[in-house]
Amino acid sequence: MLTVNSVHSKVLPYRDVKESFEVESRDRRRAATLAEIKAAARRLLVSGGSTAVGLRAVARELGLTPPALYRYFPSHDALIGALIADLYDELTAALMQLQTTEEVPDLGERLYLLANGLRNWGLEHPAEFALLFGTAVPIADADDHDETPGHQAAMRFGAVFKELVAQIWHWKPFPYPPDELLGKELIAQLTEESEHFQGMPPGAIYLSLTYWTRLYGLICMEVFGQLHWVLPDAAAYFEAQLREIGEALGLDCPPPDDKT
Amino acid sequence: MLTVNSVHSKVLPYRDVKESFEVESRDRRRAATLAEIKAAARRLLVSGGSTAVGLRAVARELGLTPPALYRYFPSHDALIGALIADLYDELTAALMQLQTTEEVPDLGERLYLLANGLRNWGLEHPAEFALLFGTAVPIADADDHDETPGHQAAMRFGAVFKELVAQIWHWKPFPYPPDELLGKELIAQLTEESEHFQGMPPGAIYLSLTYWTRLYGLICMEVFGQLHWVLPDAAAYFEAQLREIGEALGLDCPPPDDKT
DNA sequence: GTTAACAGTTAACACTGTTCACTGAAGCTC
DNA sequence: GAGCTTCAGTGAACAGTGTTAACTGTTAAC
Repeated sequence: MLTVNSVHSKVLPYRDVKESFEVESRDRRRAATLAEIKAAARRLLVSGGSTAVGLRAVARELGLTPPALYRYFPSHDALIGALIADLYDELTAALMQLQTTEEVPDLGERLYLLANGLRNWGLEHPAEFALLFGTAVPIADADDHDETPGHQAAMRFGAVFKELVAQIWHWKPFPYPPDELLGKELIAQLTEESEHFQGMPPGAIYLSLTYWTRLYGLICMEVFGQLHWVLPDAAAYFEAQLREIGEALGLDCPPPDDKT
Repeated sequence: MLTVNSVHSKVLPYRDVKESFEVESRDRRRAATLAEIKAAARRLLVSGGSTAVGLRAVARELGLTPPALYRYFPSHDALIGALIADLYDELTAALMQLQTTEEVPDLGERLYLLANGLRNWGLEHPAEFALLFGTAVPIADADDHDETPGHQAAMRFGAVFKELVAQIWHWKPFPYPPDELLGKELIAQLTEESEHFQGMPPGAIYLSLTYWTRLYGLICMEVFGQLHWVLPDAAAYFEAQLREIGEALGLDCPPPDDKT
């Protein structure tokens, strides 16, 4: 792989030619190969789907023998676990950057950017998207809290939407359905979550949840091709849906472009 | 496996003890083992998830050697393909039976039963549900139309909802959003699908699609546990959502039970 | 300068899907 | 009923997988 990274080479009273070039501290070298491993794993993921990113395949990709990878990951599962965490963080960073680079003070427009950002990321990286959001393991080990790095990264990702919606609420409280329409049972459950939603009332949390649920389902169906049989290009449908759920949050959404 | 099925044993002038018992025509025996294979496959699916249903594991389950299964399926993929098709058909049958057994003339109530039926099936059979609806292969072989039995069974399944919604429309046409709200682009696409939706106008198709999209996303999220972190029990939320999208279709939904 | 830690290799194990040559019995035809 | 064909099923093998153990050197530390 020959990654001669002489940037951090310390200035030594040179002894021979070889050392003067590639002097890298051990843990720096370790971090480098660790990154290479994950890069190779991702390369395999995008080219051949999640099944293609195997331990041996990754090792082959960087000219190593399979057991060598066990110096970096305790198992194959741990490797893709780390890959998942990385992808979540990348997605989260991309979405947060989307909010800051384009200086839009209007929070509604920000949510619009966020939703479209997630959709675009999914469409541009279907293999990665499938790894993150496809079949989120219906394993029934509810006792040990999912404290895997992947799960934590997923929570950080979810927080992006959650916080923006809470901001919108505190900025311009939107009307929400009356309690008797949701039912006591649901109201009780949502009230319990109020502290995690920055003190929003249950009805408002319900609408936030609806936004997320619809957005999520919509994007999953489009990326996974389950919308294909009726809509070859779901862009316009997505736009309409986004407008619909945006208006439910009291955001004034612009009418369709019709740029045909 | 010793499945001595003497039901169909023809009455013969018996020759010896053995023959008088298990006389089964060859293709009848073949059909029997084929069913046993799929039964074993399903058993493995529910107990260990989709990864557990391997060729060798299935063979082991019924005391056969792995190559024997190749007399019944050309490959491992074909086996789970057949399993998928069977599960789709089972789900479809269960939903259709749900509509006929309970004699409900009201079409809106039928849709309610259907939606709840799908949800319950998913919650009761999470492994099967994951196999059918989780990560629907983002493979990009768009040229060869998916004519696999699994895909065809999926279409039959989808038709159940599609036809009922069309029935509802022709029974009591519901108000739909005006064209300028959806945009020319989307209207054009939906108009194209009108013939597949029994002549419904694009706006009505849009609402039908919205119903399906929301229902699908909702159930997937709940079954796959992605709703767990905010709602331990999503039943009340599902009920509220169902009421919401039911009203969008002009159906008068009953208020929440509040049976606490 | 000796010792310990560590990256990496080789060999092997148990497992997977798949193929090929083969056996034995069931079914069909003359 | 004899002879031939069909076909379910076996045994052995191949290429592939994740994983472990014992073993090399090289690198860092006391």
